[in-house]
Amino acid sequence: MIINLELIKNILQEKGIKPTNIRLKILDYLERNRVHPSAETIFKALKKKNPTLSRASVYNTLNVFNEKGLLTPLYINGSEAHFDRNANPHQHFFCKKCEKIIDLDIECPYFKEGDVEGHKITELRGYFAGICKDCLKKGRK
Amino acid sequence: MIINLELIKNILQEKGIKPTNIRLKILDYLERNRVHPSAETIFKALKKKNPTLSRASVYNTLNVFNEKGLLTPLYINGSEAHFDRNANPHQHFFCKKCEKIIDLDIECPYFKEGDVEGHKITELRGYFAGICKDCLKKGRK
DNA sequence: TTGTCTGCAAACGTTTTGCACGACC
DNA sequence: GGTCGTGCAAAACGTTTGCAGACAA
Repeated sequence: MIINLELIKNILQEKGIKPTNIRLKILDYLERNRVHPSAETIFKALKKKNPTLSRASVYNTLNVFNEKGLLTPLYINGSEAHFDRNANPHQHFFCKKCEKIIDLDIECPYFKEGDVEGHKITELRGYFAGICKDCLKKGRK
Repeated sequence: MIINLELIKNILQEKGIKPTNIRLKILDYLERNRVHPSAETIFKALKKKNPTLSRASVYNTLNVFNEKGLLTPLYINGSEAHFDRNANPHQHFFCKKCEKIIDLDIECPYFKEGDVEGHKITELRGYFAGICKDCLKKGRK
């Protein structure tokens, strides 16, 4: 138990989100499992200890978190959304082989806000793609 | 009629795709309408002149085109895919207000292939986001 | 008590699938 | 005649919604 519930509770209250039971559990899960889980993954994991939990509540909660800026949904390959608890700014890497999404702790070295062709650009949303460390290793064998 | 059917046919044959009627129509549509249409948009547009056309065929065709590298599906906001006929390399801009996807005719000025944290990076997939020209104009009024 | 949150089920939008028919070498 | 493409319907998948009951302030 590295992260305690009081801390999680504070995060929610700072954002003006009522710290209900399942919201605490979901945020706690996101804090512990920074692997960009999908809604289904979160649901299955928490369902074990909370048998009455419903998918709808997971989706509702994730939507609330998104609206309040606690997370960013990643739409990487068109199937389900993956949820990134965005504490520190970081980049994402998508392995084209195993389809894992991996955090890269690099600053985005290139992006500047500005105007291009008359449009006001405020964000670069994107990710790197390639072959991850593990898949490279397997390929060499 | 700027683009003629012979040209379209050649593109398909070069990629080893049998140039059937609806494949020609769909590629022709993509060539003419470079606004990243969704499958549904393509379906509705072509349905008018081809009443027997089915959604399944549109999806099938788009999948074939994707596999053969004729287009790139864009998953920008988690709803439907938008299809980008990738002729010239270019970047995309997503307007957070009107949700249009706009082509930017700029080279991607920053990306280099390479290794980061052990992963082999071969691609940057992403897009810029902000407020587009038109929405800026409206906002000023 | 009032409002908000939860769980269930049903609905939704997008995409895929199974199967039969048809076209083309 | 066999392969491949098409159309239809049904199913699959991820997600949202409506509603009723439960909970918390």
